[in-house]
Amino acid sequence: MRQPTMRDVAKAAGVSPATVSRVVNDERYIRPETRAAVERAIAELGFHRNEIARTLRPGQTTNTVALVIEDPGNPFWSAIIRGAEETARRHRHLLVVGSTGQDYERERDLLRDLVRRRVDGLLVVPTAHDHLDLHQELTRRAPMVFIDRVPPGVLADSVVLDSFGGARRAVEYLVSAGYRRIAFLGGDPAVHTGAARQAGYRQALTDAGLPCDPALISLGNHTVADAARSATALLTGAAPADAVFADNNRICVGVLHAAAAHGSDVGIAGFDDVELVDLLPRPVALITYDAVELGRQAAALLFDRIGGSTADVRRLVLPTTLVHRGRTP
Amino acid sequence: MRQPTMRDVAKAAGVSPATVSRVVNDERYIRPETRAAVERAIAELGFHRNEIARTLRPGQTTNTVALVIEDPGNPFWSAIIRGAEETARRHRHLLVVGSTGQDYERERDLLRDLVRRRVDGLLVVPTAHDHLDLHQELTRRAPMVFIDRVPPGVLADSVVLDSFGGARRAVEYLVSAGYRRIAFLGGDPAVHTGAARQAGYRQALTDAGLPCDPALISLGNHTVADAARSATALLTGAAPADAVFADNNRICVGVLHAAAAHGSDVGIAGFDDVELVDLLPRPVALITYDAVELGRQAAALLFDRIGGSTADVRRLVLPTTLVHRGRTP
DNA sequence: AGGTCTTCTGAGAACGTATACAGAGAAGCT
DNA sequence: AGCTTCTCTGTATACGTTCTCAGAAGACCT
Repeated sequence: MRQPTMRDVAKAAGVSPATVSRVVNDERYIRPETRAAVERAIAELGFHRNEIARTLRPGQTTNTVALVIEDPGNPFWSAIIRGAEETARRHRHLLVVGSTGQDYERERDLLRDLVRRRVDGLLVVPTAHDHLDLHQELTRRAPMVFIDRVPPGVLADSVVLDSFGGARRAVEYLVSAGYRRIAFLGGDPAVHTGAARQAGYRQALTDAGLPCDPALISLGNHTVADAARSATALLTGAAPADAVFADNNRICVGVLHAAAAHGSDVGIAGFDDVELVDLLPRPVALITYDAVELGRQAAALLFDRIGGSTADVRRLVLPTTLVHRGRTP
Repeated sequence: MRQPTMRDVAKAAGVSPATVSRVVNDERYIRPETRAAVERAIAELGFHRNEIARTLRPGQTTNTVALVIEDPGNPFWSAIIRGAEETARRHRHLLVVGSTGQDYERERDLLRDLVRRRVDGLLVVPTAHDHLDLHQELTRRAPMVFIDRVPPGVLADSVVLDSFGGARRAVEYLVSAGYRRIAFLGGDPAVHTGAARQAGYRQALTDAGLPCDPALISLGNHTVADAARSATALLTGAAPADAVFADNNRICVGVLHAAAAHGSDVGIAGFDDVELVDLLPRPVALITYDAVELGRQAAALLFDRIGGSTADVRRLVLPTTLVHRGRTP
């Protein structure tokens, strides 16, 4: 099952390997008959040039960039895949996608593997950890751009959302709508965006002169089911919440399920857009943004570095918008 | 910005490149002090073995598989990415993701590029075209498994959904619920699944003794907006439809929007699951299945071939389930 | 006729790694 | 002492490609 090489083609066409290379690369100075003979041999053997071997030559690149995310199945991350893939394609690069599942060891092994495979650059959604040296060491070997979260102390470009501002605005809205006991449903507390959104939540409450009741804060909700359970608990306790702010799209869906079962008039706001929320028979406030653009921008920064840019470290913050989805029943 | 090589490490440690290779590969017969010296040099230089060069050695593989899909942003395809990536990771392979955007030229260029890069195998959602030789020629170079659609005449494994049966069951349900003028909203008519689902739709109508009114069939709806427009037209014409079967998740969302604006009691069924449909204030029948499993199964077949299996061509058909989502208001 | 320029092709050396082979030293045996 | 075996390391080559160099043959000039 060995693949034919230029040597094989050369033998079949009765020329030297160098001539085959010249034909494949469409160089000048080749006799038309020679070219025809080589092309015939290529077609007959089904030859495809080995790009691996080609990459080995000095100064060559792999024309590959990698995207390391948490879970390619979640619509938030898949939108980023789409933006990154689109931009990579426009730069004639392929995209490798790897997932971390929020596990540091997986992230570390994946990044090392990608560097060893000599990808031209890395788009990384870092997991929550305190290994300060991992990214710092690897970014010496390949340019790296962080998406959505920025590990502290690493000198690399990044594109993030305005988590603090978005969360603050959402909670401000809930306050203005008359809600007073607003709960915060979050995911992994070690993830930076979660912390920033919680800070925005607190800021809005403080600004409104409302207390921050720790009993109204639930963290560690990783799945839709987790969030639904936590939301049910918050809405049915002794001192129940009258509104909920959801940290992300998974949690928001869980909250919506819980609220539908619960039935009462609970205020709901959430970070991330969620499809079909606009057709639900209840109002929902969402903090939205262009997730595909997030992937595009990150890839654009990366290709700028791959192209040799030595500009100062850039930190893009994409704006968010508060939208009112859903209908009053 | 040249990366350090084994030669550099060897020079720094005062040994030969062969010894460095032996340390990196953790072979026997190395003096502890030699090993320590080499490892120190590796750490100092930040050396990472070049896997590209390693792959060049005879008998080596790239440990990479590719997934070629239509659009990584659509939840259907992103679920497949997830299943494929998961399986690839379990086999210690990386996953390259490329998109075709339903364009034959892009598919062709992408597949050729991937073969040239010597991926170990290809998971392909083929675009609709009649170039019978493309896949046939490339699968000689790398094992290929088709997902969701099977190009006619190609000898390769495939995993598809029971499109005919699923569509038939959905329409049978609409008939049993009392609907008589059931529309079919489809996407690209050249895509095989669309044809199969339309066939299932027709079969159900015929079995029920209902006519197949061509005016109730709308094709070429590629986006949510397309589908919403077409659905509105079908529901508000002179001889309006009283129910709609949606070919896929994008179209179903469009239909739901149109129906919400329209307001009346229109029956809705669709292929693919859609998140939050269960919370909508109207009943919706959906043909569901495990999309992640689709990606997993396809990857499993591929790795079986990569492992050397020469079994007959396999054609897996994943079952679908009719579920009743949404609530009667 | 002699020179330069252009066109065409082949030989051979890299790129970074793995490995077959060889050889050296030490240890263990008779 | 002489032999084998084990441990450790270096030399050299190959993987498939590109590219430099060199050379041959013809065209075009003076």
